[in-house]
Amino acid sequence: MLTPAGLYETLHARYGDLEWWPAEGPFQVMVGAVLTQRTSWTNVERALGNLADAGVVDMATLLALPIERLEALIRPSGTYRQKALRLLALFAMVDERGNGSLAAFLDRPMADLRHDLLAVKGVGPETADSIILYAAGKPVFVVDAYTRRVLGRLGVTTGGSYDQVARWFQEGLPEDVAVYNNYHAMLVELAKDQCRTRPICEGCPIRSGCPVGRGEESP
DNA sequence: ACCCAGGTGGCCC
DNA sequence: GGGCCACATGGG
Repeated sequence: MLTPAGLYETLHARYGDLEWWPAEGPFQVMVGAVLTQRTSWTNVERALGNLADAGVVDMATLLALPIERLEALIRPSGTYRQKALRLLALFAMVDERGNGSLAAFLDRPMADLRHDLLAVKGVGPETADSIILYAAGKPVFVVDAYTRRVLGRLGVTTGGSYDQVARWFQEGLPEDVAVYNNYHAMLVELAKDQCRTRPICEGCPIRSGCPVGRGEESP
């Protein structure tokens, strides 16, 4: 029976400590969390680069931008009109709740943070939890497409809701930011390594006899 | 010329 | 509560 802690140990033996989110600082993490919705990270990087080149490196500067300008800068990340609205809505809320300070907003209890983030149109559970873990540094398990892909192929949580998958991890692990951070990073590496191009069980460190490899594709 | 990518909200039943 | 759809660019 595969447990969250057991899977962690197996992955850690292969990948070690990764400490991962490819962005600099809370502001960029939050922008990236919105821009990466249904979008490859390479396209997000172009958009983040445009913003940095234009000097949009903090909340006040972003909020002062005309929406057309913001749209143009983030265009490479796709669905850019939606995302421009989502960024403005997100940071308007943060500005208000944090009295103009991003750090003050993030430095609050996790439950309050999550409640406020989920109230923003365009911020769902994954975006909220990415912000809580990688920008605020508070312990929540982030469930994304990579996580689902890997777990589905391991036959663990096929078809589970976001909260069900998150609970499966959190109930079997210490409530630790470094563990959640590294776990997510390792799942991404594993998914990139193997799941996309071939069955996870071919040379897979997790377990032998993966049903996917025998043609019993998981739903 | 397709198909996909670190989602989310709206609409329908 | 689940099943579909729009959103839109860039890369295989």
